[in-house]
Amino acid sequence: MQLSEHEVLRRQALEELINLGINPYPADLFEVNDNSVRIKTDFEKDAAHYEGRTISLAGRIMSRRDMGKAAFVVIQDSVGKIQLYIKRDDICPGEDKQLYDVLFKKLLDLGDFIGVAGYVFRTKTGEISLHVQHLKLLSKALKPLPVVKEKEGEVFDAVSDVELRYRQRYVDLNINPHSKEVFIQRSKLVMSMRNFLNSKQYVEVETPILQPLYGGAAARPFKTHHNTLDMTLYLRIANELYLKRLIVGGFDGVFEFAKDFRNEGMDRFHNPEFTQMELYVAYKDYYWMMDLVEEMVEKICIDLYGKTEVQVGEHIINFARPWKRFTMFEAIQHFTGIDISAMDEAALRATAKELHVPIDNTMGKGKLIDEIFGEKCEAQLIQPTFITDYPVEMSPLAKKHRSKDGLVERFEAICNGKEICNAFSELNDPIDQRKRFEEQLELGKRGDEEAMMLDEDFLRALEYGMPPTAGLGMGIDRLCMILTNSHSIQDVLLFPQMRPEKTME
RNA sequence: GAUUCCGUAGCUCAGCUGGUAGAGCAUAACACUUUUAAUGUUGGGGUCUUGGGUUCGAAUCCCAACGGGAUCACCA
Repeated sequence: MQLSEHEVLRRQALEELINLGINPYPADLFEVNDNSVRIKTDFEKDAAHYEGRTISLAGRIMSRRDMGKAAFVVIQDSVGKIQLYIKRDDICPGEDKQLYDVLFKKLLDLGDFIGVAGYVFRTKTGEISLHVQHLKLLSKALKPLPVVKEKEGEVFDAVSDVELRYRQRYVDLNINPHSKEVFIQRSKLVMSMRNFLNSKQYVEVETPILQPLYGGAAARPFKTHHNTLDMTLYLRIANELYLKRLIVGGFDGVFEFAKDFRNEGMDRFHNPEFTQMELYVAYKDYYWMMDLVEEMVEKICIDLYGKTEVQVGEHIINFARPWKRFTMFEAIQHFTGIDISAMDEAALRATAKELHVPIDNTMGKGKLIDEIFGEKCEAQLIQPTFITDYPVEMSPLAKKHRSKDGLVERFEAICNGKEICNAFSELNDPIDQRKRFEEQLELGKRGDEEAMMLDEDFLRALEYGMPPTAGLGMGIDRLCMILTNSHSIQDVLLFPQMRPEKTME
């Protein structure tokens, strides 16, 4: 591998360090007793508190301004940056000035980790800084980080190459504070949701990722093989059928933050592996679940931002309860002016054509309705909105509507023109469920690659009896995109799927 | 999978209708003991993603491959 000029120089520095008896990767612990952000806020509030105290910090050198026998260095720790003032005669009080003249001036580079100890003070220009009295190299960096400069909030030479940001996330996180912030928010989002569900006494569980039959959603799976059992296994596309088995088993409420895998196209809303939170609660229905979703998402938003509104692109989205609720028919009527609720297949087909909705002859009644909704309504729903009562054909795991023929008790929450969750009153009639699976098998035979498989064990479980249950699947990545105003799913995934890099030899 | 745009130094970018590569930062050397996009002086650094083609001559024009973005299709 061809080394760049920078890399050659850093390797030379590494050797010189070793020759000087300085371990560039020391094993002994460097004790840290504060961090960059806390120092700045605390010193601002109460400078006297820092009187006579020795503070030790560790971090990465991000910039340096060398001025002969003194220098200003900015280091970055996990929470932020702070300036150090390093004076030669302070870190080298005796005759031997090697630590400053050689180690600091010649052998330390941007990106190296150092540990420092000293006292906090304010410089002439007012910046709270650490006056360094002890300096130690903690880890040498052999590759240079891109240098991003900043003045009065304006950022210069920010890395704009998204490919580098996604492939080398470790670099991105170091040089792009916003990027790191997104992942901290994601962590808070998950924590907030988990706390909410825990507070309701639901049980967090783990179910198989490797499944002999994939089910619970309409999607193409990843297929793999188990050698010892000599059998085909699939990476789960959903965990729905396993969680419902647990409801059969007597849990009142179970949930799982699940990585699911779908072998389909990739774009700014889709990654082959993604995260869903699925929740099933016994003795509840989809109306109840709508209330819970509103309550949960509103709470998450407040936990993250202290308010219910977030800026998403050009819109301000408000998650305050209650959210708007439309049946699918009402939504279509609202956005097209056409009432399709009583239409038969032929009339629907004619309406779709009239509305310039692309359709084909294989589409049945349910699919036609779904297409019209998808084309004419979904993108226009910016504020969080529940769409309810879907055609039965699209929802083989949902319970038939208590009063509306041909529909199921299902809702999706749409926000910023995209689905963020999907829920239903779960189908718990084993006879009906078998029929629905059989219809799926028919679709599969006709070439629908996303048709569901018939899961005999799941049916057996239902035959033992499942209480009435409300179920929910919530796209964590999608929700995170909205709550962090991220344009692409890749911005909320630490390591989004990428094609292999050319060669790295 | 389709359409379209992009690929020049470690990073951010110039490079016109083809004439043999440029800046800022970073880096190296020297100076500077309160600077902050530090500063001053002087250097080094590029198979212009890869492979073909057109041409006397290609970073530039054409074709293909690879990688990335956007839009569309499938989907969450």
